[in-house]
Formats: sequence, structure tokens, C-alpha cells
Amino acid sequence: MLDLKFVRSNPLIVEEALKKRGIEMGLEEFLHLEEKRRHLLYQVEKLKKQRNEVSEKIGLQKTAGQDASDMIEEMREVSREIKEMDEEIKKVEQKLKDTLLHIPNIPHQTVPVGKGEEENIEVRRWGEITNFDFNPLSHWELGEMLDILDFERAGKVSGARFSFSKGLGARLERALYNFMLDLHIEAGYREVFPPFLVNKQSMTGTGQLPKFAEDMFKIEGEDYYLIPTAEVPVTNLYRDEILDEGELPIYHVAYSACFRAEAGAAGRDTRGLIRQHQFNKVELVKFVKPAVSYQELEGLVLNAEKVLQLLKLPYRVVLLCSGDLGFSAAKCYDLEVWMPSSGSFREISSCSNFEDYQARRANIRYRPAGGKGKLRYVHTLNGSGVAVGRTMAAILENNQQKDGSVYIPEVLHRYMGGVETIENPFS
RNA sequence: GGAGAGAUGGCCGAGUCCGGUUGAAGGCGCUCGACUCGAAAUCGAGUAGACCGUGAUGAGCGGUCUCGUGGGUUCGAAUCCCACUCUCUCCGCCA
Repeated sequence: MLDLKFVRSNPLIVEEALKKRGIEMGLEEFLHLEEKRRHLLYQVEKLKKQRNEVSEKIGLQKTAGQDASDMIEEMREVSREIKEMDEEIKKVEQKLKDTLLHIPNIPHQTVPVGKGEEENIEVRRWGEITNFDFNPLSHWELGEMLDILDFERAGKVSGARFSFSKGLGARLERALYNFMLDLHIEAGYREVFPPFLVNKQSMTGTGQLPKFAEDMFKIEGEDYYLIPTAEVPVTNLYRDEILDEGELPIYHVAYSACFRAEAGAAGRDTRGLIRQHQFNKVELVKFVKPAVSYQELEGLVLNAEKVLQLLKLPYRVVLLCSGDLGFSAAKCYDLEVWMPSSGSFREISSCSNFEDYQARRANIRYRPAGGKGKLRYVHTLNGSGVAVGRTMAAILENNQQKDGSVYIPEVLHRYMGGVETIENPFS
């Protein structure tokens, strides 16, 4: 959420930023309401001051044994007025807050202005696009042939967009997130294992709610939502807390299953592991001081890239343009891995700096060293390090061989009990 | 799920029965100063946040609100009443 005072004093900047995201939104009504709020507040506070003063006098008179019924009578009326105004103010504040919660973050100056995906900017590439001297299969074809993925039975047991991984497939998946966790722990991230269900306030803290309710699963009759990413529980770890400057930066890495309704994705990526209702992901989350958040973002991207480099998967780094930028993010890089079945790069990680946008929603602040000075909001960042299901798909497709077998990247061998290849039983 | 106890400032902890200089005693921690070659110990001072107004979107000053959350009673609520949330103890159930 943006700072109310900032919006109030810089409405043109905010409107301009919204325009860059392709949102036409006038703030006139908002500003009007805000003015009303301040006016009412001023009036009611004057009355409250009067009430406080007179009530103190009443107390003094009463303890002195004198009558104060005329003052009490007078204050009864004042209190009634205060009550009415308080109710009015509450309504106005609620409206203002609702609006604020629906305003996305302001893109950073370094974010290119653009309408959508097509206008993202490729920053760099790593590795060679895989070439085959045979007709390569898709990962779902490979997975079924090798009996390590089962989409059909998952359809029976759960429904569309679910899968079983089996045998060496299940082991590969486990190897992948263990490898990722170990790698990031070594890079200085502290491992946390989060709850997969969180409450509404946490979802609001990171920005999924109130605007994107249809994107996620909710437990009926309970205040529990299935997390769409570990970003939600891990960022909310420090919600409503005041950290010491000395504790910053805080780096966390978390494995979690992720759950997404994919409501708007009907007909897209219906086959395979690319777009599932449930998938595994290792997530990186940072809490840092504002001055260093952009250099921390670059570092975060490198941490995510390292995963793909060690797995020897070709990828590129893309800087998202304003129109493709996530709601809460100020700047975001996507990592896109080469996917032979589609002959294109597909998103496998998304690394964002949210500046103080989430911190303000979730009320995460820090106390500058020395104990003096005002509290400040931290900057939060997160990025996939990386999406496990898509990584598995990428390995299957990029590492397939003519006989249908798939070789396992070397760094995973020790996680696979020495298995180096998933053999094709039919060859 | 049943029974009971509790939730106060960065932390611990009084106050709640009997509503009125209690934004809140005391302690710890932290900051600054004194002492010291330096440190410890000791002594002194300071030490919540949000919002509104003023001011330069600073310091300062004035004000309002906040003692788990929300509502109620009252001229006035940490203190009384109601609902909810969470924590702890015991019992039951359970991976």
C-alpha cells in the first residue's frame, strides 16, 4: 500500500504511475474524501479535548463533594455528538483504506514503460539453446513413458491440473528442492518451513488480497487460504513487528507447496507440469534497509540464476515492463528457462523488489541503530529459487536422449543416491 | 472437543475487586553523560507508536487515540458488561 500522505501530496505522480501500468484511475474522489477525513478529525478532536477537560473538572468537584450535574448534562450532549462523528470518520477511513489497498505499487524509474509481455527487455542469456538430432518429446510424454509422472490418475484422484510424480520422478523432485535449499543456505539464507495455510490478514499483507481473491483457494467456513507461494507466510513472519537495524538484512529460504486456482488460465498450458493447481517451489525472501534494496535485488537474481547454471539449463533474464509488473512490485526480473516442447523461454522464477509497499501493508518496521530516530519501514524482496515443477519439466525436456532416457544433472547425483540417468524401460 | 487461568510499553511485571492528575509504579534492556588509561561496577539523565494541526513533507510545540480485538455502559474505562481471537495448564482425541 502506498503512503496516504504521499498520495495526498503527490496525486499526479501516482496517477502517472498507474497510467504506466495501463490503469486509468482518477484520484479526485479519493482526495476529496481525504480532505473530509481531516476536517472531521479536526472537529471531533476539538470536542474530545473539551470533554477531557470538563470530565477532569467533574472528577475534581465530585471528590470535593460538590455537585456537577450541570456539567454532566452538558457533556452528555457533547459525547453524543462525538459518537456520531466518530462513526462518520470510521466510514470515511474505511473507504480510503479500501481504495489504497487497490492501488498497485509505483514502478521504479529503471522499469521500462510498456503494455505487456512483448515489451519486456531481455537483460542477458546463459547457456546454449538445446539442439537435438532427433525429434524431442515433451516432458509429459517423457514422464508418462518413463512412468515417473502420472497425470491421468491425478485427474481421477483430484482433477485437472494435478499430477503424481512417481519412482525416480518423485525422487528427482525431492532431489531438486533439497539441492536448491542447500545451495541457498550456503549463500546465507536461513531456512524456514512455513505453514501452507494462512489467514486473510497475511494475504492482505503481501498484496494477494483484497484484489486477487479469485486466484486462490480458500478453506470453506474458515479464515484459511492455501498459500499461492511461500512469499506470503515468510514475508508475514515479521508482520506488526519492529526489527532492530542490526538484524537487517534478513534472508530466508523456504520450501513450500503452492496452490493456485488458475481461474483466468482456462485452456492455457493444459498439459504437463507448467501450470498446475499445486506445485513445489523454493522461495527466497529478503528484509533489507531501503538504501540497499536495489542492490539486494540484483543479488537475489544472481542467487536464483545460480540454480539454473548448476543444473546446466539454458535461460535468459528478463526485466519486466510496467504493464507486466506484478501488483505489489516496484521492479521485477523474470528468469525464463528454455523449454524445447514449446520452443520458447518459460518463466521459472520471478524476483521482485516491493520496496516498502508490502512492509506498509504488513506493518514491518525497523528501529534505526542507536535507539533514536523514527521507525522506518523495511524493504521486502522475494524471488523463486526456483519453481521445482517447471525445473523438472525443463530437465526432462532438455536432458532427454535419443533412446528416451534422461540424464540427471551432475549436482543432483548425490541427492539421487548415485542415479545418473532415468532409463527408458522400452528401449 | 470439555474444564480452568491469562493477554498491560523493546522485555519482565504492578495496577483491574472499590471507574476520576495512570500513557501507565518498579525492574531489566537500550542511549547519552559522569567516574576510569580502558572496561566492569556505581551514579545521573533520557527511552512507545499512529494520526491531526502548526512548521519547510525537518526539529520543536499543541491536540486526539492506543493497556489482545471489536462493541456496550458512563460526564469520564487498563479498571464494569458482552462477543471474538490468541496463549498457558489439566482431561479427551490424534499423525
